[in-house]
Amino acid sequence: MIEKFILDAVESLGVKVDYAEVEIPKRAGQGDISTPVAMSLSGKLKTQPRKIAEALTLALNSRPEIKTMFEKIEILGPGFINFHLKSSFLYERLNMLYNNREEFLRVELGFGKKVQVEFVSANPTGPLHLGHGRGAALGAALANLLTAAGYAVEKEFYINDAGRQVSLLGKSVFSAYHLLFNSEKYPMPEDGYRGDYVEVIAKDIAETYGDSLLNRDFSEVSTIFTDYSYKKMLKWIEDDLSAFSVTFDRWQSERELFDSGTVRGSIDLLRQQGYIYDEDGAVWFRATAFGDEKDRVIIKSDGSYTYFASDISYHIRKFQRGFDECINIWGADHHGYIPRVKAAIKAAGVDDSRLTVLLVQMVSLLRGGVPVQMSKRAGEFITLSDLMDEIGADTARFIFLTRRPDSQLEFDLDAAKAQSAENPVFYVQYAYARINSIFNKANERGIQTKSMDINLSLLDKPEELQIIKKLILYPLIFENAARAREPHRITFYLQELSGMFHPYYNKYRILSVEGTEETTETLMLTQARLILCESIKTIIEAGLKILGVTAPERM
RNA sequence: GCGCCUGUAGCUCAGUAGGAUAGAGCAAUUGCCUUCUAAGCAAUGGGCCAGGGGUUCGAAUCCCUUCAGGCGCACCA
Repeated sequence: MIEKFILDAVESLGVKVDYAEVEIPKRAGQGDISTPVAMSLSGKLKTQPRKIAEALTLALNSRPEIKTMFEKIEILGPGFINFHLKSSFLYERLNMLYNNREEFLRVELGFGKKVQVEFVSANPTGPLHLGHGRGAALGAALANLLTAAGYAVEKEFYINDAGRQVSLLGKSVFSAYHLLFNSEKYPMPEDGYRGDYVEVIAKDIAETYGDSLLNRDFSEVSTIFTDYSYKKMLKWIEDDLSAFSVTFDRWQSERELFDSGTVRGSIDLLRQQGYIYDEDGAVWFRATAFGDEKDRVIIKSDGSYTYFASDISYHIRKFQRGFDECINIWGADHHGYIPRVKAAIKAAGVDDSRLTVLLVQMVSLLRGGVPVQMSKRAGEFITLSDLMDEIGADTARFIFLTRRPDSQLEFDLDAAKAQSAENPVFYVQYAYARINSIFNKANERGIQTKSMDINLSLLDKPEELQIIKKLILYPLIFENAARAREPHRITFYLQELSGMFHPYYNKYRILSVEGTEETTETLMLTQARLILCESIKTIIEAGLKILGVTAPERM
């Protein structure tokens, strides 16, 4: 809004710019909002920044809206234009937040555009690890964020249930099954899956079938072992995710893509376009035509498909299903895969800017200051489920969302546990619970805030004005987070807001001291402060909901 | 060797499309509970933003380069 005013003012000087920088100054005395446009313009206009700033201020002051919003506009330093908000404007916004929160919280960026967020998509061959947890936290938060910003979002999990990996799981379970009966006829494959869960599945099968499958060849019983195992695994994955408050709208099976002929269809499509050729007994996709560094095999010389074959088809189909934009969340170790997938959709005539791949970097663990070695082969690793048992889902989720996805995350288990009393997530939740508790007290005393004529201008303490400013900033933070696809901005905002509430709570009383005489004056102040608290609660609740962290009524 | 990501306080990390004097939490020290939840508050210390060049009114942020760490470079997924 303010940006538009500035742009208009700039235009009145006869220059056009694409956007005006608007910032929140860090220091007191520099206003509530500021812009450095005068400085960036000085080169173009060949005029001193201060002169430009003066001209802009003049233009701005001539608008009536400016007069109602701002106390004053001043020029400071080399040419910063600083805006000081009128407190009446603050009260007006606060009133809107309190009385019409939907309207206040509404941010319309998506206009119903269809977006798919595909995330986790872990192979159903083992439990979810911490990297998956990070991806899950990000994906779910991003989906919440975009939904709240007006996009039609679908969350999808892609199941790699075809191919070598699930078959290898089946073989590993087959081997474990033999061991249960002290048979060594079927040793564990070289690169097989170890770990307790393989045994657990084997026992399941042994319960159903007894030893009747012992003297069979794997090829005869592969369906039993492979299918049962990965489905069981998938169930566990779903349970873990659900314990982590992560749900999906759709689970897309890779097998289904093969069985329904979708994969074949996509390959035919690309063949017609001339991007498929045969060489050395294999079938290749001409990825180099679209910027990838080499062409890629999609059908191996032994006739089997590569993972990439179904992936091509999967991604092409996403866009055929009508999504305007698709967001994939991948582990950073897959980054080399991006050019070929983008190449595939480009070959199908889809603008590749409609596919966004967000990479989450690796998660490493620290216990007692020492890195925890994780070896999948030896079956030694801390799973997402272990982590939740150890530090709780909320804490895990909050910590994942307190880091930028593209920085490596070092998870110090001792710190996360030892900190548990002073954990950032509790700090925010505590603010929420505290406010709730105030309202319980207020109810006991029969204090109402529903009457319409509450005088918000009683909120005139510096702390109160600061909190109101922070509150009315939320839609902007939210919008920027959605635009940048960075939920972690919400996390930081919530910590800052809570960091304003707790000191305020400590310094001032919301309710008057019990036993003192209640006058009209004290009652009105109490009511005004209750409205402030209610508004803080609303914003914390909205923010935590985006993050997928619970907002406890009591702690 | 090539490509991608990262390097900010003792530790874990923010830093909003280049802006004003660099931010938070943890850890450390000292205070504050007969009053709305002490999972809280107040106060103190802590920095050549990895190094070096450049771009400009202005750089943690953009470009080049060096160093360090991580991850990729299959007819594996």
